[in-house]
Amino acid sequence: MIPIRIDSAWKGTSDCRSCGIRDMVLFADLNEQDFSEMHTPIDDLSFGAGDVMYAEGQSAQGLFTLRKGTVKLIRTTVDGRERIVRVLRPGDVIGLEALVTSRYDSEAVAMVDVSVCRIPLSVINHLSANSPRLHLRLMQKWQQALKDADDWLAELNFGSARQRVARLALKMREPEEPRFTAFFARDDMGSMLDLKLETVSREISGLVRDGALKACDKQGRRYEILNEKMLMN
Amino acid sequence: MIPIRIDSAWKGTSDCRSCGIRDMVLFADLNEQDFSEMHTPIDDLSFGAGDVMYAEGQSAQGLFTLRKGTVKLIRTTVDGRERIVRVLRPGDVIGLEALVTSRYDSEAVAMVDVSVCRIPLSVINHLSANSPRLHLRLMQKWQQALKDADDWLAELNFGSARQRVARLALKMREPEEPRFTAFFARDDMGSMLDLKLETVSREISGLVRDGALKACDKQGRRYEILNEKMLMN
DNA sequence: CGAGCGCTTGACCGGCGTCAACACCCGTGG
DNA sequence: CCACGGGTGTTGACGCCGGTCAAGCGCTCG
Repeated sequence: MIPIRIDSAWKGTSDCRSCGIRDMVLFADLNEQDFSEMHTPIDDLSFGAGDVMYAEGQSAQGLFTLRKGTVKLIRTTVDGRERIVRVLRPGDVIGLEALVTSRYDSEAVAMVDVSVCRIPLSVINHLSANSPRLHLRLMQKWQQALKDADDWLAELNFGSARQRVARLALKMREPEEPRFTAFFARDDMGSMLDLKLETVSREISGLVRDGALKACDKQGRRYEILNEKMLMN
Repeated sequence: MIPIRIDSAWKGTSDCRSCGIRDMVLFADLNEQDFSEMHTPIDDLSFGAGDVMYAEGQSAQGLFTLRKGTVKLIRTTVDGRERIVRVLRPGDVIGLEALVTSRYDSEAVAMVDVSVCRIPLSVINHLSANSPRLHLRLMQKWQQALKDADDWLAELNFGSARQRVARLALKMREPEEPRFTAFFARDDMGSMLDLKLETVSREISGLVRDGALKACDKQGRRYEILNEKMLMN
């Protein structure tokens, strides 16, 4: 059993007013008065690939906004197997549930090098009671998280192995370059799709053989989508 | 294709102050002033088994609190198959997402005769901006919904057919009589567990044969749990 | 009492899991 | 610079679990 490491590098204190992705995040609509009521600093942090941001059940001091990279949320089942319940991308909030329970419901692990800002619970709790603007944004983030969870179940955990891999390929297209799609380690993909890593590998090879995908690198992480129709069934 | 029916019976207007399950619901903490600010009536409605409460994508005027019965939330996949993404029980809120998008993300169908109260969006929107008490309750309902969704994925859609059926049996225990568990139509159970109805039937028969369950009725809807350990693996 | 629906059970088959060998990439150290 | 070793991805052989198709049974309700 690998011990859980809580590694992070402090990168300074955020000035949210000049945040590059502010229009996507919780604080998008805050005004100068709102900012002046924050009495605890927002820290910028970074994590390396594989670092555990927090563990399932751990008590929480804050939540995170993902600025760069991808993060997986993992539940461990009673019989000890790991299930990836969602993958978060820039703009998503990590650990929303901490607002209500002050604990994290799942484990969060950086899939690549990521940068996040950590918002103390006290800041959110104070502002959400006083700022209808933040209240609205919070509701939007909850709604998005719930929709993502339901989509994950309905799209990715249904149908044949081929269909699952194909839909994951469509779901993981790069936002700025939709011709390309970003895959993960094969056992991570298996844990997302409820398949064994060998089956994932076989289905990817099958899609390449059939001309739906083309490998861009030798590590099997980036593929070009040649035939979108074929992936949509 | 069976046409979608939107059937409901109006059962009068609610007085939330005297609601029997008020401590479980959104309005638990409201005070007299909050109630006085509601300018649209809360209606009591009932639906029969199989009735569609709303359709996926339909525009929403309100959300519902489930008072009695069980409701399934259904997503239809691109290839036309239906997936039950969650089952709601008394105290749960139905259609929370409407608060943000004014549309329902999934289809809601009564599994038995249910009674609900319908809360107009305008009431929630007005109060949530002005009442920190409702704000807190709302967040709790969002958190619960998201946790339920993740649990559903991690517990019920993982492992062998036997394990899935066993975990559903544990999940669907009657709150007041945990010795008993409530099952559903076999194809509904299949759609929850991503199994075919024949497989569900076989695994239930297997659990009965092995002495873990005992049928209480002849329709296969209610079983007694004889050996809890056997269901937990 | 009969029709129809839902549950159960059986036989068979295919897709996916299991186990294993191998290829390839990459970092390390000689 | 190359040899080595570990980690990860790929591919093959084989067996089993669960899907498919079909028949039969037992409710329930007309």
